[in-house]
Amino acid sequence: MARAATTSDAFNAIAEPRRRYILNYLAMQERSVSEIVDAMEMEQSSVSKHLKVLKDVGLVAARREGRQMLYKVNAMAIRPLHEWTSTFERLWKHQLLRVKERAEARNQDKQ
Amino acid sequence: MARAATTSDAFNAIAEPRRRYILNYLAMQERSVSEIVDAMEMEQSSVSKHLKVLKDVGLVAARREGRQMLYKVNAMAIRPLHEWTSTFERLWKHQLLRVKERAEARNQDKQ
DNA sequence: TTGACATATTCCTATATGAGCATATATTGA
DNA sequence: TCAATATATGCTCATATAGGAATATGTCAA
Repeated sequence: MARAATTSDAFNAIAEPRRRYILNYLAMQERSVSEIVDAMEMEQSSVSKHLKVLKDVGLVAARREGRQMLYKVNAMAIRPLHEWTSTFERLWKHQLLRVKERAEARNQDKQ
Repeated sequence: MARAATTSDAFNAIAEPRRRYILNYLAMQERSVSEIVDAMEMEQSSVSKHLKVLKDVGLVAARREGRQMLYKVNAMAIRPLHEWTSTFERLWKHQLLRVKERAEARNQDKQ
């Protein structure tokens, strides 16, 4: 079996750095395709394809305005990713705490 | 150009559902490969390969104990993912607020 | 209706899987 | 040293890209 489709879920969709870049760019405000093309240094066809992937998994929404298509982030679709990573938050905080404790112990030794 | 390597970064590594499953399983405690194989319904070779990917991007750490290899999550490597998703938190909170406001407006109309 | 602009889609190619199976490597105990 | 246990790696195949170029589709203005 090959790798899962990029459109299978948000996790796959954001695996591509350029798609994360697009999402970051759209986080500021709604943008047309050509604005995105200008912001990234990419072919228009590539940008459109990435936008399609993002749209298929619900990470962006689009609306037509005249000849342009305006895309914006659908932040709600990012929530599941945030929640999944949050389940590990307790672990890295614990890890950071231990790092800090060791540092303090070293300082104690010096005195 | 083909898709980025799964080992290119944590984002690509966690795109695979089975690897997220492994991380979830390891979040509870350190486990041997055979324990993971039993927990997931997968071939041992597949599990070892997924573990290699996770290890290459630093998402897990391994140590040998006799004939076994014990794997554990390196939660710190998940932090960048958490932080990236956090940049959109403001947006979805705003979105949720608007949903709530509309619901309240509808209730007002009924009265 | 027609030309121009803005996007989307198709075609082609090189590449990277992920699964299963077979085999190699590492470690322990007799 | 040798057999058994625990993992890792190599090989093959089917599949899914991601980018570039060319082309199709959609929309507006005259």
